[in-house]
Amino acid sequence: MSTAQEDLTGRARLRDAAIEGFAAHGFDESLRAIAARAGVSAGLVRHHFGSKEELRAECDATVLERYRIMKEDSINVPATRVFAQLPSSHEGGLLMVYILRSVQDGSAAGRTFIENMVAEAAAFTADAVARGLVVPSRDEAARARYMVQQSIGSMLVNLAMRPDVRLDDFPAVMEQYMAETMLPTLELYTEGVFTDSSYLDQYLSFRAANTNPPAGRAGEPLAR
Amino acid sequence: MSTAQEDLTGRARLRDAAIEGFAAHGFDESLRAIAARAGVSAGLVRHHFGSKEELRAECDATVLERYRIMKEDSINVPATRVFAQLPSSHEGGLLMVYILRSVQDGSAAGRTFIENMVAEAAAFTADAVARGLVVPSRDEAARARYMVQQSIGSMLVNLAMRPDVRLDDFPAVMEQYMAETMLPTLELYTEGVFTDSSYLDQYLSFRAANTNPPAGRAGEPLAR
DNA sequence: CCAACGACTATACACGCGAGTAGTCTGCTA
DNA sequence: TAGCAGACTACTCGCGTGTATAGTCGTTGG
Repeated sequence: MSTAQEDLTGRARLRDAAIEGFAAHGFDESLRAIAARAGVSAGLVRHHFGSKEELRAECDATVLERYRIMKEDSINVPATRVFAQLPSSHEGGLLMVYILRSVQDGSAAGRTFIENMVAEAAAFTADAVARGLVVPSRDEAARARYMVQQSIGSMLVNLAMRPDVRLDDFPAVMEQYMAETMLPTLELYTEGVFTDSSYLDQYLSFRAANTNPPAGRAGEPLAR
Repeated sequence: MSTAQEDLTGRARLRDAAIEGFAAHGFDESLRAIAARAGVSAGLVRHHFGSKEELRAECDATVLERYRIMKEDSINVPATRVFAQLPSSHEGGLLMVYILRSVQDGSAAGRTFIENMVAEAAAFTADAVARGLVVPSRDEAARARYMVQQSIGSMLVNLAMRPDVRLDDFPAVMEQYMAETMLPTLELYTEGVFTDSSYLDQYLSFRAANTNPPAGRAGEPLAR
């Protein structure tokens, strides 16, 4: 958003074109391709940003900020479920893919995003546990991290397995993904997969036996 | 393995070096870096394989075959849990990372591997359900695919978030990952996260109402 | 013994990349 | 109206890449 005046300039168009290009084809997208998408010369990137790295840094910051805004706009949506709402719009889908690319790429922006998600998930889960909607965990922090990794990772694999990402119909792709995974997700979250707790009990007793000071209490998390 | 005689040749060393290089630094690893790792000249790649693409194809086939062998060697291990056993050895960890890189890269090998895993998970789950160890799902195929995507995706995110992959101590990294995720996994699989089935019930009734011919039966999977 | 073959190296080529330079055009301001 | 600052382009450079060619060395079979 920011000033509408600024958004007409080549700088903003270049930035947006870079976000689209990075999301569509990954961060190996060349400056020339980005410039062509923006309808300007490649040298303009240097003029405005200095280097590809700084261009990307601005894209990262922009996407993270827009994600934050979009998240705040749709308040009271579970952190783990934000992704179910996000890609409904073209803008949301674009942010979504960009973020997934960042995680796939292993960049700092990806790490930042994951950490944000983990913090959100932890806060939301704590509230849900307090309200009696979610069962408590023996290690809430580990569960929040684990569930974020699974959610993001699942979408990432699904994205990576598609030969080409059509940014246009990404909402449709996302909708299909949701249709495929909603039932297994709800089943797993509601009913689990094991019929009894023998596996969990085994692990808990094993872990209790191997804790450095076997102080008896089993609910203590392992060292991180 | 194969013939020990063949494994002494530069071709095999080149292939193994490529597998290591691809696993450690991704498939952008240059031919010169691979050749240096193998202790040979870069031109030898062309002499033996013709092109980088064909070298990678042979790496893919080799890794998939070695994975298959390693899997058959450790029989009666749950398909979804194979990964808990795999990276205990250096060889297993190497295969593991290579496969994750393939998925991350979106290559055909990655797709093949995912499909293999899905088929294995489906077969294993069917058996476990029949033996009363695992609760049945309303869509077994969707659950198998979902759980594989989650398991692989979770490890992929974990891998991507690490700045550098030290192949040497990958078993240690993997062990740490397991230590972090084992408890949340078992908790989720045993106890779920929701305290009641209202979310699932809502979705089921919603889906039943929106099925093309509302034939009453709710357990039918959606169109894939 | 020697000729032929295959493993292997050194060097070169063409290409695409990010980055750098010089210069043009445009719009605002004094 | 003069001039100046900034947006923008065309062109160039060095580098690393995959690929291609020519040639060397050791081994092996007739």
